[in-house]
Amino acid sequence: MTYARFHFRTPDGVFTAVFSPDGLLAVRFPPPRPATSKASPEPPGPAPNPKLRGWFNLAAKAINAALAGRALPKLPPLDLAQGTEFHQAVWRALTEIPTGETRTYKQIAARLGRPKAARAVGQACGANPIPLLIPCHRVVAAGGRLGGFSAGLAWKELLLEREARSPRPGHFPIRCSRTNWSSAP
DNA sequence: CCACACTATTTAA
DNA sequence: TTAAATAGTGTGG
Repeated sequence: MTYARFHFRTPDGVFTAVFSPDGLLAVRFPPPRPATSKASPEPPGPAPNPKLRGWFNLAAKAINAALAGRALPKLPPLDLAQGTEFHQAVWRALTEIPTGETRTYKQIAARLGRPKAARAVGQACGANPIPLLIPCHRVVAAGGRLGGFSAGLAWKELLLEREARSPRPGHFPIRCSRTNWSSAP
């Protein structure tokens, strides 16, 4: 199995996308610290083939849109094989939440025909390997509480706020630029 | 298998 | 604010 990592520089920090041969495997949020200093420079990986280049571009646009609070454009194929059947069912349900809207953990559970599995839904959200693009930040707790977020609640609040105020055709020009390739996961 | 101990929950007391 | 209920998953025997 060969992986490719793709780093996106944004005003919100450096995001990383990890690809398997089957598609997008994971999205990582910027490290808590502003990624200072002397981490060993990434060993450059093999030049990406056209298929990977296409995936990279799709991921870049999607991350760009997500950070702007806009609806997501076409995504690259997602490699969800690491998740259980239940997890994948939850993740698929999350992709059906429209931009700017939210659902509760319980609502997602009900959608899956398991009205009492709210807590398990939360667990599946926490296991979501592709936050931001699989919009687990749109899942909140009942009673208007925020719930949790694997990358930190500040991100969840930020994303929800941007989506909520995202003007119709509104633009929020955030640029992503390719910074580097590598071959390790 | 079985038993527990975890959860980004929810509801009732 | 606390406690109990509840489902899925990982771990240890």
